[in-house]
Amino acid sequence: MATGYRAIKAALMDRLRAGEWPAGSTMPGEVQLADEYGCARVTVNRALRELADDGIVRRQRRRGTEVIAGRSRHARLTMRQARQQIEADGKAYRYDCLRQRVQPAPAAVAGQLALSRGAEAVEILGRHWAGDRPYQLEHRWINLAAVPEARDESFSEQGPGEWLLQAKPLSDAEHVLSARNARPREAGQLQMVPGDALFVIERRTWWQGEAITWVRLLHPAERFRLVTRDVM
Amino acid sequence: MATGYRAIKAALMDRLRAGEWPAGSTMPGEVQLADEYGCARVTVNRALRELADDGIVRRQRRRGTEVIAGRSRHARLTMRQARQQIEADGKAYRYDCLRQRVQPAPAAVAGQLALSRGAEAVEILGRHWAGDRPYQLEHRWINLAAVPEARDESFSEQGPGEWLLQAKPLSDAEHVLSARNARPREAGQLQMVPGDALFVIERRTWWQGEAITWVRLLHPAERFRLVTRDVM
DNA sequence: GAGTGGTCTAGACCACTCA
DNA sequence: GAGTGGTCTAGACCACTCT
Repeated sequence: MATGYRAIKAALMDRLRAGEWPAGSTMPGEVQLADEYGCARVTVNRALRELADDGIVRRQRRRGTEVIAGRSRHARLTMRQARQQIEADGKAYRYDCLRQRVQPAPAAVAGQLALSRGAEAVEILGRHWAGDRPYQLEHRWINLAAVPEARDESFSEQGPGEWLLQAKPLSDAEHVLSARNARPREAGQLQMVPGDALFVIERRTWWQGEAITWVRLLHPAERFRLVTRDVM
Repeated sequence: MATGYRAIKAALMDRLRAGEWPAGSTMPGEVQLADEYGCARVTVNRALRELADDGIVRRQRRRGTEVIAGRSRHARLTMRQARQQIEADGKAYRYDCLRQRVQPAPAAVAGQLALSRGAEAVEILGRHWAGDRPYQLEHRWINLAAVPEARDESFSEQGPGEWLLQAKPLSDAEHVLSARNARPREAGQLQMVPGDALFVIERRTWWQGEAITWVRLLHPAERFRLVTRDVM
């Protein structure tokens, strides 16, 4: 008889794969499974909780454990600070600031950050270098209502990402990954050919419901990729 | 006094953010924290385990709980099957197969799947439609040594992804996200302009150390993005 | 050998949602 | 009201790694 939550999780996965509980159906309750495997209910609970974390089943009180149709694949991305990524690759890191100013946020930015009309924000356009090649173009807006210290901070030497990470806590983040062709100005700033593909990461972060910052990171696609390695 | 593993996890996060335990240092042991919060050790254990799952700390028997330096940002991506994604968007899903054949794997593919020289694999080129527009071009190789049933399976109606998901378990997956410009043939197959940006997802999956499949998914970047929403 | 985290058990109470 | 999952407790043993 299998013991241990890992063994029980594996056994349940096998039975799921064997089709014993088809997608959409409800699995037996924790008490019954614990009885079946001869273990405590908490042990089954942990196995099932991990299956739920993995996106294989959905659990609700009283409703039971439902098998999710067409299991989705999860991947855990790690996005490091540009400096860390570049130095880990054994290249010299450098940052330069192309623009920094305080102004009312344009409508598109105000929408992203949920700012009221005319609210001021810091706009920063910076560039991260890996050795002698541009690695990333960073276009950032910081909500001055949430981070008033940013008004008098200079981002000509240090990137705003590093500063924010130590200056402000954050509770929530949203990432949007996409791609598009480089516009002429961007291509020039990144030393690439206009029209070549860019890998785009946009990130919004919040602290307790208040938007902190919105940033768009442009990477020449030829020199950039994100890799994950997941154990299922 | 805070009770419940959620409250304790939040309290620990606050203390971490306040700098009580700097990056690289070791946090107090479970026994001490349980004493401090007046709860059972298991409750602290669960809070710390989740912090480890979130990538905030690293835990090892005997060594204790270490605060990870330079907190990286984690994002949990959910990549759904094409059919589910498209149907969730309220569009009609359709699949067509452009090529299916069994042949010795080319060197590049054999390298990805760790196949021996001359080993056979199934090659499938398929296309997923969202309504009347191509959504994704799928180029897949399946290791016949690991999945011999794939030799006689027809992928003209059902995509190989859906079939594999129910036919084989998987233990590990690797994703590579990148972007590039569309080549003329790809652009034709995806009804886009050659040179326009593609969002590329490559995935390799294993079952207990044996490579199952390698697939490259090409999306017209204009109509594709990945979104994550994470609570830190 | 000792101290740490990893896990299991048995029992208990609570929260939610159904009939 | 009843049945489900969510969580807590107290105690126990094990596995690993340090000294």
